[in-house]
Amino acid sequence: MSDNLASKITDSELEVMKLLWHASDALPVTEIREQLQRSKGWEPATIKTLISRLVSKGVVRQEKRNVYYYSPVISEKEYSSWATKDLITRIYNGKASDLIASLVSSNGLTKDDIAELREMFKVEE
Amino acid sequence: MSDNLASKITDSELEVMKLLWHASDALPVTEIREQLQRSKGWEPATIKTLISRLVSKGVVRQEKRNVYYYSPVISEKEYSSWATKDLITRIYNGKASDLIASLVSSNGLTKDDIAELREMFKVEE
DNA sequence: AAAAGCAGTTTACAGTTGTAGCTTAAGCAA
DNA sequence: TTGCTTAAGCTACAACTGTAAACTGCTTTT
Repeated sequence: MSDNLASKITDSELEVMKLLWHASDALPVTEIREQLQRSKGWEPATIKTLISRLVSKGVVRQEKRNVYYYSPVISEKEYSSWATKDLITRIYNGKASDLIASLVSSNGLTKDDIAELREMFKVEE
Repeated sequence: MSDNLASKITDSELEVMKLLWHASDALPVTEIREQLQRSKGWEPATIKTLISRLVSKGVVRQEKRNVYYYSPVISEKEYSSWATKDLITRIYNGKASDLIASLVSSNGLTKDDIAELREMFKVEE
């Protein structure tokens, strides 16, 4: 995913992306609207603006059926790993382990997190 | 660190913060300017604007001597752990271990990182 | 067919950010 | 002291963001 695409997903737009990511299929504006209106209290116009911007940015695709259906061009995984690497670049001098060290030292990890991580980094074989 | 402070440090401003964080003491504008002019190619006016904004935001303190000296109010560690938690909240549903899992699965970790992490999460005692 | 409703498009508007110039006042050099 | 240099403060301005209204044309209802 190029820097040009992901870097431009703003906070509000991200809410729309999340919805699309969690949908199993392309969604018409009606459904997007219904959910975001409830969860975010946004006006229909606002939601339409956000969708349009995402389409211009190339991260959401629209297909014309009776009415437009929208689906994400980039996956949630792609986006989040991009965002994570971006954070590491910007504030941890590119060292991923510094990020994790920071999490550890700032108590950013729950007991469960730590248990999972022990599992994850257990020396296997 | 309140949300109001850290969330408002922008990318450009962050460059100024980094400089102040790495300085052992408060710095006069001249020194800040000299370094950022070289490393970033920014005009003096730009640098002054960024410093002023950081002061308004309360993340940089100024003390009047002959001339103003600037120093960070929040530490780099505070900031980076805040930014990390913010990322986890925004895109990993609050689960720190999901962030790390994402790093692992997207090959965001070098061999060295992994070695360090094994060490870090080794079951001790 | 006339009216109503709504998808899609265009326009709006204030706040933030990146980037920088202009003005004013004070210290230093001549 | 008289002007030059520059710190500090104020102003600028376009792009991006959050938020939304207005308009336009098609579909559906009466």
